[in-house]
Amino acid sequence: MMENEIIKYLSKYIPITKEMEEVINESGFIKSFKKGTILLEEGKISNECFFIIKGCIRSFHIKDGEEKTTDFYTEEQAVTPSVYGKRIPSGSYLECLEETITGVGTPELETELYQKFPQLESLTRALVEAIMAKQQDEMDDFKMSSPEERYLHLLKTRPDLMQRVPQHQIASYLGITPESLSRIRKRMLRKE
Amino acid sequence: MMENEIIKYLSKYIPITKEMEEVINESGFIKSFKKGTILLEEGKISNECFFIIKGCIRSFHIKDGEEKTTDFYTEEQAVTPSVYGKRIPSGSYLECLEETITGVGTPELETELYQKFPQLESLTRALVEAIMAKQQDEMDDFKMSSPEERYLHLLKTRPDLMQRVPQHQIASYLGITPESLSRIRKRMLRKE
DNA sequence: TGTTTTTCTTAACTTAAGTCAACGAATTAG
DNA sequence: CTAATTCGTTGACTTAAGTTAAGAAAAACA
Repeated sequence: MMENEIIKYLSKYIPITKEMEEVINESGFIKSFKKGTILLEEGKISNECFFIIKGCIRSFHIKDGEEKTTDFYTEEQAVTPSVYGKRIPSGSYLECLEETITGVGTPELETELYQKFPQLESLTRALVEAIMAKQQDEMDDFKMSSPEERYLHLLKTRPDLMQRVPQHQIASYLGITPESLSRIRKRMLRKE
Repeated sequence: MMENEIIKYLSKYIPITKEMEEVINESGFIKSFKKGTILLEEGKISNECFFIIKGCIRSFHIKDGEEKTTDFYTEEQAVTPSVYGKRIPSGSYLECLEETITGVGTPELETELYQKFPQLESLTRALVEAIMAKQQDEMDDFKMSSPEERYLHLLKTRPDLMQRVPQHQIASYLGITPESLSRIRKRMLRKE
């Protein structure tokens, strides 16, 4: 049932055979975390990646004593720290903003799966390529936009976030201060 | 000789067998473009990706009639448009800023290679995962930095760019106007 | 070589974001 | 349920970026 969410997600990117489905269902283990749980800390080694079935995870850095939010992940999104599976300590944090249910992956599990079912490599490659293309587009958009445009874009593409995430974390995510976001919102009300 | 640059690059990410080396050498074809060549235009379908052996490629969008530079690629970097191999028209341009020599890849070539040598999938997967992790870090850095910090970061990480690329394209890449970049440079001189 | 075009800088002015401080509103915790 | 904390907004002021315009320097071109 819950595992099928993962299959549903994967099949968006590539056709899934019955065989693959079985393997994934048997191997992927599900974990639940309560609100506020820190899944990864600065300085720690990252040996887990997550697939969100239900809930919300925030990634942030601490710079000059300030939390800088860099991403929000919600249902059907994969959360892979950039140092996942490497011997490099993490530069960022992962925090559950809500009660969150995830599929959890480890390098060992991955290795095992790839050995058993080499076809999975194609799937993952296609998947990762697709995610990367999307990330590239988002990066370009971010670079080309003003804070106000970025806010409007977020409203359109992820309206749910505005309801479930504190405003000051949204501001940080947009690269501005909470005060600036407040003013942008006020400015927009006056014009419409 | 030139092909070996590609092997050299790939071997940074994963061990390369003799067999793979042969395949790559035989199949990868090399093309040379003169300065100013447009490799991809907005609205066109992208069926080529590039590996730069020598030279420099810029990717940009046109927004409100203005060129917005989103990336510079130089020696030993792979240039893969986000719509490469898809039926979606490109939203961006690719331009050679110098005489540029590249290895050129196509979806057909890729398919052929993966069929002949399934092991190549592992390599590509590892490669793409590594590139994605790097991109993620860059994205986070960009989000967390002020224009001035982004400029300092660029000076440290890619000092060569400052010599080979026009200043106003650098400014656009940093998300600011050429005038602002001028002022940042002046400000920095006064303080040091 | 001399000329055109592009590139970079400067200045004056406008606009928006950062900062500091304060104050209710909402949320959390005991 | 109340106290304490966190959160969002507002105002006054500072700082930096956008805009417009002009001119000098450098590069491309013919």
